[in-house]
Amino acid sequence: MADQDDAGRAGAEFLWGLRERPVKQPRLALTVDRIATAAIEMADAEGIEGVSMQRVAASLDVTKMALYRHLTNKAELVAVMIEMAVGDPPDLSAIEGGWRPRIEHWAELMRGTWRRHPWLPTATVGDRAIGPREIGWTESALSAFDGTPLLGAEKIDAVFVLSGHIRNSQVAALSGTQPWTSDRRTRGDIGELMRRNHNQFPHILAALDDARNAPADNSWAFGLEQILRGLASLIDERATTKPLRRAK
Amino acid sequence: MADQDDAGRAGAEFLWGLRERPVKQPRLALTVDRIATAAIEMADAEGIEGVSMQRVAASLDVTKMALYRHLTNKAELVAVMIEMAVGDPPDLSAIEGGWRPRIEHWAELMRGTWRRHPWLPTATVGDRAIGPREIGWTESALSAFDGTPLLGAEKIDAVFVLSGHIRNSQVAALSGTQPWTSDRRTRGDIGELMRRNHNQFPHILAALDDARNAPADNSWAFGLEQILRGLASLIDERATTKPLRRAK
DNA sequence: ATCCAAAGTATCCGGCGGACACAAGATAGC
DNA sequence: GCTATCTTGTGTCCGCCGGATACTTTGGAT
Repeated sequence: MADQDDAGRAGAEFLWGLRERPVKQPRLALTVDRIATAAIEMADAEGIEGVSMQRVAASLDVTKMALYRHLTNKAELVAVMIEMAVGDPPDLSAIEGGWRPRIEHWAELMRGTWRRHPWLPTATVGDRAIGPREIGWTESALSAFDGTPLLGAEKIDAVFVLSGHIRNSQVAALSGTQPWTSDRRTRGDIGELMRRNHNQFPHILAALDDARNAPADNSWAFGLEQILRGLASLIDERATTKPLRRAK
Repeated sequence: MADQDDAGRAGAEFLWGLRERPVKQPRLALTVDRIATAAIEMADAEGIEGVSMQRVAASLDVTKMALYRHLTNKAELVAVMIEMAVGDPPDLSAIEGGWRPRIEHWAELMRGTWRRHPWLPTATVGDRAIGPREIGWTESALSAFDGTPLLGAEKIDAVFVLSGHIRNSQVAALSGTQPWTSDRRTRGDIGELMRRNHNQFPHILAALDDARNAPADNSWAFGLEQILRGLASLIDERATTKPLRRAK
């Protein structure tokens, strides 16, 4: 940072043991990748709202305006973060057993990724640029339905509802939304308030009571199961000439 | 606003035609309701990110700090906005025909509300306070499953996946997420980019091609249908002693 | 008429995204 | 080897944000 005006002084200080190593440690170059990596690390740890240009820059020992040499604005940083965080989409072609194991595998992988980066649901709302890897996940999911009798639009809609369930499970996990399905602390608070007005919420309280001994948080698996059941029913209906008794 | 120290002067100015009407137009009192109503109007028109304390205050002809006499902070304003925007939950008890028409009715009402206030998905992420009317919508949905053999936890999870689909449809509608399902403009842009790398996205392009003559945006109805099919299948399975051939 | 609590205002703060002008270091041409 | 240019990072400034604090105004109750 300063190595010219104190060139002479630096030598003296070094000789007299005032400094152990020459100042000029290489200082790796600033790149979009390094910036985004630092920002992702910050977002993973503190949430996306804690990520500001200033703080990212500081974590890289650089002024905030230096970032603008590599990114045109903050939206672009977020877009790059997303693209980097979602990672490369999986190849499902090796998975045997038809569409269901394939899409289940895909869903678990995607859920894992989103859980590793809990800020993704927040960052992916609103109008924004979408990168090729993100699209690649959709491509990957569509491939799971190869060989099914679903129409193109139906495959897309199926992937949509599945992605939505993943996003939504993550939204619920990091928030007070649907708190009774997530953590005990919040559940206690809201539960208390509901119990105080118990006559207003009889069904919720009855359901919670009934659920007391159920597995802690099954909403992810339950929702996934129902969506896949629905798809299975549609696919079967399409596949057989004489349709199954249609689900009422 | 000022009517004591310039009482005499005011009369003179009025007599001499310097002021057309007495200053003291009633100036309706500031209330939480008026504030939230103004903020909702702004959010509906410009999105939640356009809502700032300053702008809300200005639209009420008041300084921003006046709002803090009625609300402790912005999060509270947003919470009140949400509670007001979602409105009173519906009473489904009059709907005949079992759980399915009831929950379908509920879903359409909820979707309508969320469409009228497109900022709701954005405002309802993250840890936050939840009000009684919002909970009331869950209560209402749960009542739709009265008489079904679902367990309490399952009813809650069913409502969760349905709410999620509503939220997610709205997220998609206002954004570039899953753009091929929403508006033509974005679809054109992304479509162009995908076509340029057509070998990377064969399934998407094939599906879009196949979907060219399909109804414009069916993702809401399709997802809802699959979820309900899944639930129907589970309910039937529970209801009959000899289980149906289980969906593969 | 006076006092007082409630409601609204004025001013200030740190942090935000970002525009713009500038400085220093690398690099290329001669 | 010297100089001009181009790249990369810096310093300063702006308007807007949410919010703390101290103030003035105002409408009633006494």
